[in-house]
Amino acid sequence: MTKARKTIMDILMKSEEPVSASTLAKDLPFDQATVYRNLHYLEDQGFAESFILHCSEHGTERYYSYRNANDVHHHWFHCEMCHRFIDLGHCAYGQQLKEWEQSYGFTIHEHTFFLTGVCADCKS
Amino acid sequence: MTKARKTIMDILMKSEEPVSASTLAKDLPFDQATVYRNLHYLEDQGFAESFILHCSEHGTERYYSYRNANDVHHHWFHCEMCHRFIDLGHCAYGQQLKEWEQSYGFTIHEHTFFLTGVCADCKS
DNA sequence: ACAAAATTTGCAAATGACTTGCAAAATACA
DNA sequence: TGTATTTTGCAAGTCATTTGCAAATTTTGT
Ligand SMILES: [Mn+2]
Ligand SMILES: [Mn+2]
Ligand SMILES: [Zn+2]
Ligand SMILES: [Zn+2]
Repeated sequence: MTKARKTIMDILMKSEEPVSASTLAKDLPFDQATVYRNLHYLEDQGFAESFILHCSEHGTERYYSYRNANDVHHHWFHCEMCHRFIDLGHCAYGQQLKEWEQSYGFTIHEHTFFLTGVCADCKS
Repeated sequence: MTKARKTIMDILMKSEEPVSASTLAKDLPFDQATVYRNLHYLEDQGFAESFILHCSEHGTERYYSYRNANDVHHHWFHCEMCHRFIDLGHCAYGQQLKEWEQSYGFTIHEHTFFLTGVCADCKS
C-alpha cells in the first residue's frame, strides 16, 4: 500500500466524523488527483463510504467516512454554524427500504439521509 | 412576474418529478444565470424546494420541485438507468425528527432523503 | 398613461470541486 | 534483482453554478 493511500485510510479510520474530499486534497501533501483517486479506490473497495452535502459556507462537497466491513453505516446531522457532524447512530431504515422495494418493485442501491441545522452548542 | 420566472414556475408546477437546474438552464431560452437566479428566488420564497443528487450519467446536479404552501414535501427514488424519479409519497419523518431534536438538542433546518437504484421497468 | 425607482436580464468571465492524459516514480511479483 | 503493474505529480480540462455590470423590463406613484 502506498504512502498516500495509507495516510488517507488512517485519517478516515481515526476520524469521528465524515471528512470532505476537497479539504483532504488541500491539507494533505499529495496531489489533489492522488487524493481524489484514492478516495474513489477506497470507496470501490468498500473501505469508505460517502455522501454529498452542501453548506453555504463550504459549498458542495463530498464527505467520506471509514466503513467497517461488518459495521452498519451511520447517518449524520451537520451544524451549519460550527460545521461539525453529530452521529445519529446506526441506520435504522433497513426494514423500510425492503418494504419499499417490494411495494414499488425497484432495487435500491443506495440511500442518502442526513440532517442540517444548528447544534446545541451553537444555539447558546 | 417576469416571463422567465413564470415559465420556470409553470414547469415546476406541472412536473410530476424533480427537474434538474442544469437541464432547465440548457433547455430554456433564457440565460443560464437567469434560470439559476430564478430557481433560487423561487426556493427563497417557498415556492420550490431542492436537493442535490449525483448520478454517474448526469453528474452532480440540483433538482427542484414545486412546493405547495400547505402540502408536505415528498421523497424520491431515482432510477440510475432511465433517470426517472418515483414518488415515495409524503415525508413521514416528522415525528422522528422532533425526537432527534429533543434528544440531541439541535434544531433541524432541513433533512435530505432519497433512494437510488434500478426501477422495475429497467430491471426487465 | 408617464416617468422615476426597483428589479431582472443577458453577457462574459470567474469559481471551485473534481477529472483526466501522460510520463516518471513507486510498488508488487517472479 | 529485473520486469510488469500500479500509483503519482503535473498541468490542463470539465462542468455546474455564480457574479459584476450595464441594458432592458417590470413596478410604483401620480
Ligand atoms: Mn458545513
Ligand atoms: Mn440520473
Ligand atoms: Zn454547531
Ligand atoms: Zn428505470
